Amino acid sequence: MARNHESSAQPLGNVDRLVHEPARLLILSQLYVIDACDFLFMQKQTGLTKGNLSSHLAKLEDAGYVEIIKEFEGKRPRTLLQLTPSGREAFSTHVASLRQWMDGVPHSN
Amino acid sequence: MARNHESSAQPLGNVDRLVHEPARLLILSQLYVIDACDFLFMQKQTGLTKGNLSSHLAKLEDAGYVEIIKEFEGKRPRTLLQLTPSGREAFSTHVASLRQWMDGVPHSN
DNA sequence: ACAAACCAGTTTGTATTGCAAACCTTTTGC
DNA sequence: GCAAAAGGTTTGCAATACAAACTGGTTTGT
Repeated sequence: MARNHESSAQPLGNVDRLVHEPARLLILSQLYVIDACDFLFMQKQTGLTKGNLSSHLAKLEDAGYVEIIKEFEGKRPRTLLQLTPSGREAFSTHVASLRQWMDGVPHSN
Repeated sequence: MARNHESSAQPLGNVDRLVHEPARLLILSQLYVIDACDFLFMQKQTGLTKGNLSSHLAKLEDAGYVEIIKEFEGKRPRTLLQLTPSGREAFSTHVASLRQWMDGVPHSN
């Protein structure tokens, strides 16, 4: 066991940090609804810089959460992004546990 | 401007990373409800190691989000943790924007 | 009375990140 | 033909997050 006390098994203790990162939450939530888009569209939606977006995508790809499809649109390269089933599940699981956690947090309105 | 495209002003783009970190979300959410407790109780609740908890608390203290009160319980030292008004607000704001963001994410049940 | 074990944390070291600036390759404007 | 732009990727660095090692004191065992 990695912890030296018994924890009360908070849902947040086990979050997938790969998904939890705000930039990636943004990316995944876009793909979750639109299912596929290209690099530039994603950049506009998220407001990330190219470099930043590029490396987050690489991470998501390594994790098997998004598929990065490179094709040519006429003569210019184009990068298509698509959520994999595994990515869809990871995101949905994450959101579900966030929701669940938040149900335990009292509202302030 | 830091971004090179106009973003669609996603609520998640501006999250307070200090609050967003899972370990700290755990800590803050505990304090949000119970308002004050000691170090060991917090360790049990969160399941964090001492070192880890200690440094997260230091960060929260630096940010002015929690107050760390050291006192003696008889002969042994004791560390009391308490949410500051500013911490209460930061947490509640964060949760509110999470909630808002999640309202845009379709359910999967 | 002395040492070993324990308690309540803090500091340190390391490995991983998140980020933007610099870079690369192709393409378009003139 | 050549400069600027499009569409990304790689690099460099500052900021984490984490557990192991440490600190300063207290209690227990003998």
